[in-house]
Amino acid sequence: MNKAMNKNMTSESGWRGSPDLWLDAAGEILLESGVEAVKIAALAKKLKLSRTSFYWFFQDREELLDALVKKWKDKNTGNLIRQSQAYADSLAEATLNVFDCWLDQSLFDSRFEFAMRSWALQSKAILEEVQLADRQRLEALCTMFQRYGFDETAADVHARTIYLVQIGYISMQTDESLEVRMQRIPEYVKTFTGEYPKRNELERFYFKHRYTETGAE
Amino acid sequence: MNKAMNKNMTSESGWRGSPDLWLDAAGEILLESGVEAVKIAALAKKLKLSRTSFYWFFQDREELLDALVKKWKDKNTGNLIRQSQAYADSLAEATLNVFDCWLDQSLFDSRFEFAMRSWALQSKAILEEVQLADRQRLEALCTMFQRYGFDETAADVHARTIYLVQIGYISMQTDESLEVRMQRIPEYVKTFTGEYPKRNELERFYFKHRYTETGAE
DNA sequence: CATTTTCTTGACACATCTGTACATTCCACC
DNA sequence: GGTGGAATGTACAGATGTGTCAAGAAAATG
Repeated sequence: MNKAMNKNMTSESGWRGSPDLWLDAAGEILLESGVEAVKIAALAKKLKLSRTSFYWFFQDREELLDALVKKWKDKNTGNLIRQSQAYADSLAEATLNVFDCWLDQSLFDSRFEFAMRSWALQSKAILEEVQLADRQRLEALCTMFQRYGFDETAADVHARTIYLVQIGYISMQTDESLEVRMQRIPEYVKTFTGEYPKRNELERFYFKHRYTETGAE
Repeated sequence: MNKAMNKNMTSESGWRGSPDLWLDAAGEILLESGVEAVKIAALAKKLKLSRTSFYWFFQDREELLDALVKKWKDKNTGNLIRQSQAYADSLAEATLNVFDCWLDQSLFDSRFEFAMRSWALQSKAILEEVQLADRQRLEALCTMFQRYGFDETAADVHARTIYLVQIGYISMQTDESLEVRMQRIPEYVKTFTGEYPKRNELERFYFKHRYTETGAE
């Protein structure tokens, strides 16, 4: 009965609470500690609100979790596919476009990604969502390689390598500095595509991610 | 007070229950559904024993979980390091030795691995265990590449690639046929090491994993 | 076969989380 | 400044989980 509402209420609209407030809090907890930790009491504490207040905005916990899944799909899968289709002069540049995702939190959230995969262990429905996402992303990457002359099987192996290494990184939950990651970039591009990025491509990439080379020329 | 015991009791010793019985059941549930699902009631149901009977063998749930972690360390990290040190005539063969882990459940349990990584999201202590394992394994792989003439940085990148692709696969929870996986093997060896495996090396590998080529010669 | 040791069980105490009912407060508007 | 609905809070009911206890059953032992 209290479902429909003008959802123009962000954090600071009419009053204290709002659906987005709860959703954001839920997101944070999910990333930090997994689905099981997304408990309404915990969110309330975080927001300094009463626990039951939650139920004004959401039917139940389920509805909140659904919203979380949608958020993940829109962001991670959406942007990864978009980046794989971005304009590029060369395969190396196309690969760097994909790498944007791994370096820009606003394009692809690694922790969110990992949290979803962990969640998939507990829920068949989520597992299916994740596997669907994997298929869609791999297909987009495969298409990208094919655009640069790879035959289907070669494109498939290369798509897998580039994607799996990243998923592996995510799964390792390493927290490396921009410095360290940037230094490995050219080598990875070479490994994944067979060619090193050109100087100007690399510089464009560095600039985009606000990285300035320190050591060697 | 009832702690010390002659641990010569396997599944079928004197009576119905035993530490290993509970531990194995816990393992299964962990792989299927994650730590949160490792509930004593669930195990009891699986074993058709009373829930409280558990407490005769284990102090509490904590002690059971600790045993689970030990099991994982011994198996996965232990064998991976062992395989990276196994005898090999060439880098390609050494790489195939490592691949043994990915194909032989008794050497390396992928689902266990994934379950641990998911668990790490919820527990700082487990996260540290997993990251320690990652360091140890990467170091072993790095040493392997160095044994075949790679300098330190090159060895590091190659070790990472071989390891991360596998962790990525695990994280994707794909369930591919032996057929499909075997067909990709030579290509992956080439990608990871720069050289294709020799014919005899490949055949030794195929035989070891009970795979007989079907299609091409 | 009686006793001891090993294991099993049901009843209980206690904690935590979810969701509902209902009273209350806060703001917008007239 | 009173009224109504949006938002919050308190109290409660129910489900589920952990762990303790003491009574008892099943092997092992002499």
